[in-house]
Amino acid sequence: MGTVSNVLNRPDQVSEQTRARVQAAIEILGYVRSESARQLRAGRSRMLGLLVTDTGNPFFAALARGTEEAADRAGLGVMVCNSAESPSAEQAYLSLFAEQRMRGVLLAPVDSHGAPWHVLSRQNIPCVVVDRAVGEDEVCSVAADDVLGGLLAGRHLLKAGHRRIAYVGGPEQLRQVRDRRDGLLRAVHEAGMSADTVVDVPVHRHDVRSGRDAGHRLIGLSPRPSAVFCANDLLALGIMQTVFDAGVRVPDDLAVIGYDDIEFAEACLIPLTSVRHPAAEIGRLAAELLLKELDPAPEGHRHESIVLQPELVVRRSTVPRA
Amino acid sequence: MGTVSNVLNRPDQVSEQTRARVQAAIEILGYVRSESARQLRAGRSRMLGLLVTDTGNPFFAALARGTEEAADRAGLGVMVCNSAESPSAEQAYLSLFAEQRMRGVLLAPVDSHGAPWHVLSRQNIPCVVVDRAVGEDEVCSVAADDVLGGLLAGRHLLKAGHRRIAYVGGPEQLRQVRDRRDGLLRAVHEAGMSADTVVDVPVHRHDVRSGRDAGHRLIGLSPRPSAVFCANDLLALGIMQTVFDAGVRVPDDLAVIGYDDIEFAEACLIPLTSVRHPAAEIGRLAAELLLKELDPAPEGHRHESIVLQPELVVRRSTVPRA
DNA sequence: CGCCGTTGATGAATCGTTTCATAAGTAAGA
DNA sequence: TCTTACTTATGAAACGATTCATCAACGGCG
Repeated sequence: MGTVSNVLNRPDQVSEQTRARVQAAIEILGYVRSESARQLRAGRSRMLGLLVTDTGNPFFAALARGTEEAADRAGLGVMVCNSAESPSAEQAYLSLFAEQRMRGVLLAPVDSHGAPWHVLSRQNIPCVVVDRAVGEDEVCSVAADDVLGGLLAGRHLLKAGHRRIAYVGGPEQLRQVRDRRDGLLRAVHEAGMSADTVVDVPVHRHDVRSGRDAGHRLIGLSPRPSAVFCANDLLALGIMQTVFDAGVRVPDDLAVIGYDDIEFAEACLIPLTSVRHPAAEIGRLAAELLLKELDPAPEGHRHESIVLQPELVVRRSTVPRA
Repeated sequence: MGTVSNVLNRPDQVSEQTRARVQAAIEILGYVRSESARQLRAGRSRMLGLLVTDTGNPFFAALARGTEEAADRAGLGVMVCNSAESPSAEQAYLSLFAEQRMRGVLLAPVDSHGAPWHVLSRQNIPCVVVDRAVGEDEVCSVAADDVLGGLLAGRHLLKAGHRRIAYVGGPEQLRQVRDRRDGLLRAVHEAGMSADTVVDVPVHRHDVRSGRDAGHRLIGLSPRPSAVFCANDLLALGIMQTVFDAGVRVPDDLAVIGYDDIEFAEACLIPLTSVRHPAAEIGRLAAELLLKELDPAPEGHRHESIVLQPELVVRRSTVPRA
């Protein structure tokens, strides 16, 4: 009935008496309006989709919080999904988002190949890429300068006198992983050293378990690097557990530096030097970019790429006691 | 068109030729079916709601993973929301779930008062309470035996000779917080000691920040307890950071024991003794209970309460070096 | 007394999918 | 050849909220 709809959505357009009568009926019947019917009528939902590669990573948890706050302010809900670094899961979730006619999507892509958001553009669902820089041609993005982050980490280690540095990071395709490594290499060149100062220790995933695995391989290297730079903090934590068990002292025998500066970096075995990556802010800015794209003109929108600056946070894991 | 629906949902009931024709049309038009229309027709969605008190807590992240796996196996999606320990946010999200006609809801209640799931029962949305024991009268639940957990922690500390033990935990209303404390008290009684062996250090939230705050108060106590039992690991991490900065040695000056055994307990400053709380299994079992309640008979379902056993994991934070 | 403007209530149409009853077409058996 | 059984395709109705055009009621004013 049209009047009920008015009571709920435009209470001022309806007389005091009718409103009271309708409200009473709603109470008695325990009526709860159906969001699917509203959505069907409206043609789009009141939700944003957020697809990250690892919900277990505190970095993404913080990013999600930033997104949720911004979305909440706009009266939108957020649905957080986990692609678990699997491209097929990523496609499945993006299709899900398309079927749900999400108002917009925030995506941390699994790899840098292709344009996984194409499923969304068919439905005119705007997409903002988070935590990965991409060109401005197709989508907006919010990321941090990963080359700079790698550079900061590299300079820090080189200044401390390290001459053989391991880099622990995931598959080459990930722009992020490449960029951090590139930053490290740039620092090496700055210092006038050769590129083989850097030893790669590849991993497939970016969690603590993979870190432990990498730790074992790292210990076996000969000559063993005196420092290790990890593509994220979880890897660093895993490495520290392993090398600690093997009797390798951090930072004396091995300096360790992580990336992201998650909450637990400060509390860990040896407080971890890390590159602070502003997670919540990335989430918040990305949501705001998305809202801006939604808001006024469907057309006449120019895609933006925001790049934030990372910051080195020095702790015990790279600084021997005086 | 009915035929299209058949092609998508019952491809075997339609001739090879028509199917190909329809599929081709779908490709060309870039058709994506509307989930809201499906839901409207079906009267219910294909989603489970999961409402936790802190998405930043790795314990709940693990619980969510368990839930997602089980739900995925049943072809259902999961929407994870964060009540942030706020009763009003909890009600808001439960109303949202009701409006979305969620297939079922998993709820970690903010406190033990009332029955927040009543909003759901009006819509016949089944609810399973996770990580909090409740009576079997109204809903199913999956929890761990928190009294036993507290007892294990208490025995461990008392056996090590501690005679003054701080308990750091949130508001009294939380059954969980009470139970863990009760377990501790039971251990104290077992040992033939008086109840004032236990000193309460109350906190409002269960995160690292509150832990740091509690740490400051703990240091100020006189006489200072020689051991502290925390209602969760995040509190313990916060406390360890604070007391470490203040020059208090763990475990020599202060033994610390946490609860949940999150991934980071093992990797932290001083590896943390904790009570293992099977997060992923709670999430999985709860989802399975929910699916069972959904499956066959809307009526004739008897609510179940599953209680899992916690397990003490001893690490350095309570064991001085030999 | 009649006309007009305003305010508030009503009901039909719509969104896109599924379901169900019916129709059309085909093959087999009497 | 006609009926029967069976397969496959078609079209209408329904889900529930919203929107919009229409309508009724009422007060003011000429």
